[in-house]
Amino acid sequence: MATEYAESILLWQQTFLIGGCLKEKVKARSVPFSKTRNRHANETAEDYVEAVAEIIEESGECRVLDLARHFNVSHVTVSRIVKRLQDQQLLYSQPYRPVDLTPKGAKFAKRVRERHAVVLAFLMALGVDKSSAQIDSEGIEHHVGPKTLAAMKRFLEP
Amino acid sequence: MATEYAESILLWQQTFLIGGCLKEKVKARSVPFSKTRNRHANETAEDYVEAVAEIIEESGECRVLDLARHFNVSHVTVSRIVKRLQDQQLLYSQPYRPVDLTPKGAKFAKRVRERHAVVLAFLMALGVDKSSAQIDSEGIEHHVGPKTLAAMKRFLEP
DNA sequence: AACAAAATGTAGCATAAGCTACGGATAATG
DNA sequence: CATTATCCGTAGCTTATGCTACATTTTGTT
Repeated sequence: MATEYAESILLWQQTFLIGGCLKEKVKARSVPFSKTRNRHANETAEDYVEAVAEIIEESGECRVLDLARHFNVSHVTVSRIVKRLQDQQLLYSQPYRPVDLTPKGAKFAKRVRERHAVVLAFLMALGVDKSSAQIDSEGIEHHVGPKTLAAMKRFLEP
Repeated sequence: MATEYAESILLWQQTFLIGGCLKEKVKARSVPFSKTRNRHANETAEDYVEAVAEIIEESGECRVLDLARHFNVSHVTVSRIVKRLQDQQLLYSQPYRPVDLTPKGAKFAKRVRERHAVVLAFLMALGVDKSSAQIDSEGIEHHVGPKTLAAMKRFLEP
């Protein structure tokens, strides 16, 4: 199934991104990274899981419209993506109900947020103004592998 | 036209990415950055223009199949993207002929390659091994704004 | 020149992410 | 409790990126 393949990529990515912290075994397909479409879908998963965690932390619950406003897209777009992330067992949602993280999603969100925080702090420590650092870190974070992340941490805590 | 809008976004991005080096005037639409689809299309433009420049430099000409092998996608995918970049006047191509950069594309490629080189050198200077730095820099480069780029340069040449 | 091989193009399908328009469900308010 | 406003789902369209299968053009060999 296509979904199964996407799932595989997702897990592969998770393992990559968070330095092998998740324990789930994944058969590494040889070429996932050259497939832009899947890579982008995965960045979306990271962004959404991160946003859900933040919004819940800030306001207690996360509605579809909160996400729509957060990403500046229509609620329809959010709806569809939430559905996919639910299939991937990262999010939990019921019709007309707030969105929540599954345990797997919460674990994923934790790592994504930590990595994001490191990248943001790193850029500011580099001398980038806060506003630029915030914008750039949101794009950069998805591409920071374990080695680069470790190097950023070393830079921050010498 | 949709094409016109995409063009506008492209130019907006160019201005952003290379720190306003291109002189072309662009009416800044208010929300382009939240529109993931256009942003991704633009990263693709950057990747392709960069690759075309490199391949021509290395082997004298750039065929569709060279790009297909470079990105590890089918020639069909390349074909369609080349067509779009030709519409955007970044590439020049004729049926069954090698692909070439337009003057606009060459200018764009120059900036993209310079930025990529800075990001790569920066990561290695940070202590990231070459292999990881190569992989990560290809993802990161698209999200490095002028301020971050300047900070990386300062780090490299104190 | 003819044939085979390689390169490219075209048709048609899938998935991801964007939208508007419309309808149904929930919540707030008189 | 009824009404209104807000929230959310569904239908259906678009563009971008992937694919396979097949057609066509160019190139290389005999």
